[in-house]
Amino acid sequence: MATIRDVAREAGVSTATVSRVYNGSSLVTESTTQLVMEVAARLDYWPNSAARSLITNRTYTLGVVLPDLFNEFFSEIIRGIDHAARARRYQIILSCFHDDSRELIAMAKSMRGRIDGLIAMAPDAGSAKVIANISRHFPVVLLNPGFQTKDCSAVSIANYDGARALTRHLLECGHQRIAIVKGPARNVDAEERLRGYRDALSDAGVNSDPSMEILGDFRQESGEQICADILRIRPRPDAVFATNDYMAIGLQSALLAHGVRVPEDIAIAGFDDISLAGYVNPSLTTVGIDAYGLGAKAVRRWFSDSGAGGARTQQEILPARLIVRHSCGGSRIDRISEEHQSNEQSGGSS
Amino acid sequence: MATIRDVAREAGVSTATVSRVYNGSSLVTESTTQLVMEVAARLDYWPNSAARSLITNRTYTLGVVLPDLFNEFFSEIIRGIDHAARARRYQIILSCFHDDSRELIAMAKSMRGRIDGLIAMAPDAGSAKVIANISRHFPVVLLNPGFQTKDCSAVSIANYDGARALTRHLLECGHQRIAIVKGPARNVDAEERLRGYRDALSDAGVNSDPSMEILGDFRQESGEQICADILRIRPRPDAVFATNDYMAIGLQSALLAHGVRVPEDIAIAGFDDISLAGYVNPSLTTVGIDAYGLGAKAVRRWFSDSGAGGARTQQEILPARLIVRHSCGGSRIDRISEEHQSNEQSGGSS
DNA sequence: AGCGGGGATGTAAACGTTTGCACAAGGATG
DNA sequence: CATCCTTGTGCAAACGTTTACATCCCCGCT
Repeated sequence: MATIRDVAREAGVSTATVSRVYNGSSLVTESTTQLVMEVAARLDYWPNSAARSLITNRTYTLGVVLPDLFNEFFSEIIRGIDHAARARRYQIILSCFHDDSRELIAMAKSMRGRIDGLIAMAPDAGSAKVIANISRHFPVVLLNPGFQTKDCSAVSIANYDGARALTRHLLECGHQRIAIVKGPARNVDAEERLRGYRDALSDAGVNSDPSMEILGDFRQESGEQICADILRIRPRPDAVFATNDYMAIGLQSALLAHGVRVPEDIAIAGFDDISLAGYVNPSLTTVGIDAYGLGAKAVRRWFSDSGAGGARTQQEILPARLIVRHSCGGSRIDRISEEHQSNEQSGGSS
Repeated sequence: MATIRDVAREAGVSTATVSRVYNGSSLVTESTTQLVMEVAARLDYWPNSAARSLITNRTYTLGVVLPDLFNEFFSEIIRGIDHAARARRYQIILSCFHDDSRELIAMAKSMRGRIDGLIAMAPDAGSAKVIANISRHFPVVLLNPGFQTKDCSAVSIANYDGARALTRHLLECGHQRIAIVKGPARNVDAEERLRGYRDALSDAGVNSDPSMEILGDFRQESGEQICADILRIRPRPDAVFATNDYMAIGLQSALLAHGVRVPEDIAIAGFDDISLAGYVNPSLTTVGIDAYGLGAKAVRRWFSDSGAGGARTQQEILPARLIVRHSCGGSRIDRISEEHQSNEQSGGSS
């Protein structure tokens, strides 16, 4: 592989000149530039970014660390991150982790020297110290942290508000016994959605009932499997809030297969507004969140933080939006958390 | 930020020793190791991977370049790549591109020095020369190339076989006038699926009819919009093969909304077997492909190629599987392309 | 006691860039 | 004509590691 020295020798100039050509320095004569470019093309010279970033201390790369859950929600986040990063000519290096905050810091360490900063979804509140440590090495922006932190900026989805508004909507539709299908334990989104549900119930003077809280894992199979559990509850619930759309759709499908009518016998609501939520039958009442926007905003936040005098401790919340379709009766489309609505371009996920 | 020199000085040893500790050299005394680790922890020393890979010429990172289409198909591919890479302790650096093979080479260039190899989905046949050039710099494995190449290995999905088998199934169900909703122009998967459809028709002695070939873009909105076009065709088709599930579900939903019965009036079939295909109503007959396996296998292929005496020109095809559900009538579940079935672990996507 | 060998550590040269500084040449200025 | 900028280029020192080679020390053998 040709190096900058080969190009320099072949072109009869110094490596400094070649470097200047590649960095668009204005100090190089037109004819020298031409010559260097020509030789570089002939030698098929590709600059080595590792060497470059070793000396400049810039990598033009962002690390991205997400949980190992690949559904449409995550692919949209990544898409948002990728687009926003590309707009600034940054690349992203992606890693997924399972649970552990030890694993998180190992990943951050292994990225040292190859990234300028990190966009991460923290596993749980226990990782706060780890995050603090990492952000001493480079700027970090957290996605949906389940905890308060003064060590870095964060961008969140209004999980709590969304779940609460959705539950309130179910109550307003006249449902009394509302069950919930929770997400995986220790998952921050899952916890916040559960909290919103409970608070909406207690606001309405309804006691939350542990037997109405069923554990799921955010995959549609789990929604399907849970059907039996739902039908076993006595007295039978008249509505179920599945904390994501995949589970809601799995559950709805299983209920219909058991001859239970939706929404007449049992109403179903989901969360996320995945692209197919409007296309199932009955179409799914859910809470729309802007996963693309979440990713994109995190990246923009990172750039603001990294600029001169960046705050580095900004906390933003993206609004969630109640989307009323047919799986609960009703047809109202409503917006919540408008007060948090930003005026930035959302970038337009589907 | 502490460097290896700081640690060495503070511990009263040479940088070589610190380096040896970090690389697990057996030549270091237990007590020295202890000391170095302790100092490193105290100084919060994180080794710089750029410097490391500059001298070792290894990055333990794979580049991944995919089209900018983020649906479940792509997120599964990425998941497969990530898992297989992580199993070898490799990281991935992800980039998406739009169309251009110029963009593809620009990305590959910008990754020089930061990756050991590349997993890429080539934009179109025109990029063959670009691929050849890139693979002179590091090993490349292509996903679903639309062209023959002797410059690198490739792993493909049996798009053609799958589409052909599906079309044959529609014919066997008694459908005569089968329309197709194509994918985006110049998309390799889309082209292969179209080819399979046409060949199945001509095998059956049916002329393919240009007015029955409608352009889509792989998104469910496009399936919905196309509904009107379908209903305008005279005589009306009695089956529609939408070349991915998103479009199929969008179309099905729109047809139902127009009072057209599925499958009685018009049968619908899709492609990909996304996780929700079995949960819509009627459930979708489709072709199952293992996107997770595609990504994982590409990575494993890369590792075989990079080993001593790696072939670097292996071509593999992953089988597609006809999945008969209710959107076309019938209920048979069938496997095709068994002859291509590999005996490797598929890795188990959902 | 002398010698050889091997185990632990240090020295210093790489890896491929960027960039501060020096320098040469030429043109403008006094 | 001497001086001073300006412009283009080269020299060489960094950046933070790894690793071949040298060195030193200690132990066991003859």
